Amino acid sequence: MPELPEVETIIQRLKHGNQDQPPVPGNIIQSVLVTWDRSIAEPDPRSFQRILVGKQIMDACRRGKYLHFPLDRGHLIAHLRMSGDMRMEKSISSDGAHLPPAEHDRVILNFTTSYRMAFNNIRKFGRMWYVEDAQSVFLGLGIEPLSDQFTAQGLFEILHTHNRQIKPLLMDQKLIAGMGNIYTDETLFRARLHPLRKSDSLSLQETEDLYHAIREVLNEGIRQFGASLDWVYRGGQFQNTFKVYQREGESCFECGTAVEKIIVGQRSSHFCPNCQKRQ
DNA sequence: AGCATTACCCGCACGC
DNA sequence: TGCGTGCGGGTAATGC
Repeated sequence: MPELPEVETIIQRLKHGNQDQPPVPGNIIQSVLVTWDRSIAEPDPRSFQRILVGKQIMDACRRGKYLHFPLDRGHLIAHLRMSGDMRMEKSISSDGAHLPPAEHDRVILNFTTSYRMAFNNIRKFGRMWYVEDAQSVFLGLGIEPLSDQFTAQGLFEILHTHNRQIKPLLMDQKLIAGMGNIYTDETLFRARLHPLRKSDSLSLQETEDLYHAIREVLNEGIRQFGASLDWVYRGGQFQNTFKVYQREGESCFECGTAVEKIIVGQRSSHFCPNCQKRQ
């Protein structure tokens, strides 16, 4: 479940907890289980396991699509890539038995309490880091699109310092951090922009429309707790709000034209050919 | 030369 | 049963 709104949903749940689970911050790591070595990006898996023992998790934050856990020393960082979840859960059953990892759990942090945090990653593309300096992982990441620092003027700068197809540009994490395939398609529909429009061809007015579309779509995604698709269900509802994504051949809600699907930058792209003219 | 774009890769589950 | 597809991103090759 991996674009900005989904990661934000996961982080909020981990940070604040709920009726079923306590917050993650405050917990101290007692032991670490790694069931798929390549899930550990840095350092090597054995060092990762050893170094984390005794570390206390101080907070749970998001940066782009990364989950960021500042520790009392150093930082634990995770990226889910194409699938997965981070769960806080009981590690011991009511009869005192230690619970085995769930299917596709790649890394498990056992806390000194009876809880654990599990990095679940079906497709094994996700990665975790332990680093002294979080910037070593986040270096080069683009601006947070929901931050006050992100402005329409700033977006205009980004668009006009490149001559690229608008869709891959919006998904470039080095420029804007957090947009993925779904939210970009939905954003471009709201802004009435064709995914192949060249970035530096956008007028100031089009840029402002795009700016507001980005913020509205991401905020709506967060409000709906993300989107749930196929077997990667997470309880989000944004999929019910899709205007174009996965609606190929269906009628545009605005004009009735059939939604089209094309490949842009190796990714499927859905748009209304009438509402989003290439010009 | 320096961008932008395309190709390929990485595990797995699912639908047709 | 087999094949195409995919809420991502890194690297390498190719194109302009």
